[in-house]
Order: sequence, then C-alpha cells, then structure tokens
Amino acid sequence: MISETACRECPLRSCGAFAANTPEELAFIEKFKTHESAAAAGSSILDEGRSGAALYTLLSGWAFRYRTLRDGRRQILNFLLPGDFIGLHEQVLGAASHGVEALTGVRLCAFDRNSLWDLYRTHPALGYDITWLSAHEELIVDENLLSVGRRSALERIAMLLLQVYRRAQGVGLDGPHGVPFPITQQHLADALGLSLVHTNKTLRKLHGLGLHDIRNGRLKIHNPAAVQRLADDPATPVRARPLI
Amino acid sequence: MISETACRECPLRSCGAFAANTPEELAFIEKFKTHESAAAAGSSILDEGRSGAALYTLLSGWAFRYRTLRDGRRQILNFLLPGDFIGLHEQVLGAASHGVEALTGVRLCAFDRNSLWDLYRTHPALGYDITWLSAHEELIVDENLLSVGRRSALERIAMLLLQVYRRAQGVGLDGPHGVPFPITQQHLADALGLSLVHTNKTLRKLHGLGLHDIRNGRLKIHNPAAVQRLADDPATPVRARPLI
DNA sequence: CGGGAAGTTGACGGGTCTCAATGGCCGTGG
DNA sequence: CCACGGCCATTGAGACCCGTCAACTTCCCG
Repeated sequence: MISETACRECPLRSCGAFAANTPEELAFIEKFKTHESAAAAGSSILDEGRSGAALYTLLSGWAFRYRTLRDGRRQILNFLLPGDFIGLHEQVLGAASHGVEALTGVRLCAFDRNSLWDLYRTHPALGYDITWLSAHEELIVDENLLSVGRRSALERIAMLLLQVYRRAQGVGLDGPHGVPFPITQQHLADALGLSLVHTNKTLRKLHGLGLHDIRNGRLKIHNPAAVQRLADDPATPVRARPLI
Repeated sequence: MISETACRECPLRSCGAFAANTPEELAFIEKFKTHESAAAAGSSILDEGRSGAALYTLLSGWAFRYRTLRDGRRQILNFLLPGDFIGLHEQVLGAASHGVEALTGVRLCAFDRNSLWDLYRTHPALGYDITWLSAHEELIVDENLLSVGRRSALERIAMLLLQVYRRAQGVGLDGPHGVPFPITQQHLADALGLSLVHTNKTLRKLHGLGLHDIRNGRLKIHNPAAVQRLADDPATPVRARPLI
C-alpha cells in the first residue's frame, strides 16, 4: 500500500496551474477518493473494451490513451499528464472504447465510481469541472486529429513536441534542461499516424534545424516561437484548470 | 422568425433514441431555450476563434465541426446530426477552437449561455447529461482519429459511411432508400485526411464492391456486416442518449 | 442557354511505408 | 569482468499509396 496524500495537501494544487476549490469541495473530494495506487511503466491502467473500471486522476507520471485495430495497428489518442482525469468515458458511456497505458511509473488517485452521481448532485460546481476536463481532453484530441489529417510529418512532430512541452510546463515539470520526455519514437509514430522509420528520419531533420533537443529523457525547445510557426499552431492559452 | 416548438413536444423526443426527462426537467429546458433559429446550407453556425457564441442543439439538418490551418487546409473533426449539442467547448473553455458549418439547411434550438451554470446547480441530472454528450462527441472524434491515423483510404471511407449510416438511423432518418447523405466528396476528403481526387477514386472502388450505393443524396448500405468487417469496426452500440 | 458546383478520370511525382541491417545503451547473469 | 540479449535509435534501398495537376463530364439552377 502507498502512503496516502490528503487532497487539501495535494502537491499538484500548489503548482499554480489549478483553480482553487472551497474547503467543502475539498472535503467531498477526499471522501470521493477511495485510495491511491501505483503502476509501473508499460503496465495497463485501463483495458480496451472492458467495463467496470475505476475513475482516476493521474497524480504523477505520464500515460497515454490508445485504440487498436485487430491486426495490431495502434493509434495513440492523447498523452496524459498529472492532473488529467481517467475513465470518464467508461463511467458515462458504459464501456471502455480505449485503453490507457502507463508511460512511466505513475501514481493514481482512485475514486468511487458509484459516487460520481453524488458528486453532481451535492456539488454541481465539481460536476461542471468534470465537464471542463472532458471538453479540454476533446480539445486535445481535436488538435491531434487536425495534425494527423492535414499536417506534414515535420509539422506533426513540431506540433506534438510543442504541445507536450507546454502541457508539461503547465503542471510545473520544467527544469533547466527542459521537461521530462518519456515518449519513445515508437510512441510518437503511433500518436502521429506515421511509421517508426519515417518518424525517426523526420525527427532527425527537425533536430537538424536546431530548434530543440531531446537528451537524457528530457525535451528542451530552444525557440518555441519558431516551432510554433513551423507547426502552424494558433496557440490558445489555457486558463486556470480544475482538478478533481 | 420561426415557429417555436415546445420542448415537451419536440419531434426528436418521439423517435425512440433519446432518454426521457422528468416534467420538471422539461420545464427547465423550455426556460433555458431562448429561441429557435435557422441557417442555410453552407452558412457558418460558429466561427473559428470567436468567443461569446451561443449554445445550440441541432434540431434538424446536418452540420460539421472543423479546424483549419492558415494556408487553408481544413480538417473536419466530426459530423453533427439532430440531437447533437453545439458550442459547449466555447462555453466551458472560453474560446472557440473550431468552427461549425451547416451542411444542409438546419434548425437550431438556442439556449441562454448565462444559464448553463443554473442548469448544473438546479438540475444536476441535466449537467450529467451534458457531460454524457461531451464524452460521446469525444468518442466519435477518437474513432475518426483512429481512422485517419491508422486505416487505409478504403477502410476509412467504409468506416465513415458505416458510422454516418448508423447515426442517421439512430435518429430516425432511415427510409426505404437508405439515409439522407448531404456529404460531398470534398467533405469526405476533409474528414478523412485524404485528397479530393483520391477520395473519389477510392469511393468508386468501394462502390465497385457492391456494398453500398449513394444516389439522389441518399446512402444505402446493402451489407453492413461486410462493410464493418472491411472497416475493422468493433461496433459498440450506444444506449439511450440524453437530449437537451 | 450559360455558368458554377460536384463528380470522374489519367498521368506523374513525391511523401511515406516496408524491409533490412547496424550501433548504442543497459541490465542480467555467467 | 565480460558476454549476452533486449530495447531503442539510426540509416539505406526500393516499393507503393496517395497527392497534385489537368482536363472533362454531368447535373442543377437561373
């Protein structure tokens, strides 16, 4: 078992990216949370096609949502960073259409799925927050669909690196050598609708432009503005986001 | 001005696809609805990048959500059918990241965006319904991302035709000659991440297999099971869905 | 009868995929 | 200490799916 963290002292809340909650809401969230759990890198958090899974918030570490075709082709739908909510689809729609896999070792806050309705009933503001999280995740998937459908391989990679860089910064993960980057080229390829080989060649070409570095598991973007121009990214900033 | 329809007598509610609401909820929805409006085929319902738009439910007709790059490349994110909710992203996240355009003439129920919070507060079940709608739309975008990222052109077209066919049937639009199909090949191409020319050639090839017909603005799929196999579609059915 | 939108077809080029092989890094075990 | 295997990154060669350019037809509507 893992040492539990009280929600009111959640380390995520102090990074400045998340909107504050009232003490009553925090108390409810602490009741809503059943336990904490951990998963190793590469392990499955949610199986494709299974129902009855739990609700989680990713407390630390990275993960990704994916869907696969029968012959094994895999599409990564989006990457999950600390603060992201996991399992809402299954809960609301009744079946898991996608899988979730840990990219690094992760810690998860597990919630009582039978209390979700209580949350909406007794704390409508938290219900609204969950809608916010759902809409925000769809925004990211929208962006990925635009990339895969219309951007060239070079633009796609630039866009994804920039997006991940910003999101990681947003939850306080940046350091002097950039942000953690546990995404392998195979993951990049699966997320961008490219083959592994072409992803590698294009990534090398992008690196040749001198706009970024990936070293020792960290990503550093030297010239975000140039990358943004290359990716043709409109860059709408996200205001304070909710955290359940 | 358009003749208004009382929500309790909404023609959509009688098609069997939507979950029933309590009389109190229906009364609230009627207050929540400010007016009805219409838009012609090809007109814009929501502009990319604009904020302050209204909330709508598509009452009749077809539309689509899209995003564009600066040089004009356009990606259709998903198609909207009667019963679909429009404008939640803008409301919740604060800015429109995508546009919405009418594919046919449409009728829209417009809601008071300032009352959305009232909805969550006074009728949590309706708040839950809106989360359902958001999660369901993301499910469709997930499926489209899987198609564009990992399916071949032939599989993509098969998948999209099947998906649209099912959704149109689901809201009672099917007839002896199939379902309405106002989607041009240009729209198909924009939705599938393909060029117009290649879409045409692939569509012809699919038609040559004898699995479907598109004639007089209607789509008929003769052998859904074969199309499903071709598209490698897991086909998770959707239970009764909410309607706001 | 004219004009524009949608659909169709052929030729050609290129971006991306597949196959194949190599090198670096690292943990494991002899 | 070193050999070994596995994962990841890298690189070249050739094939193919798909994009681009261009021309034409059909249909609809004014």
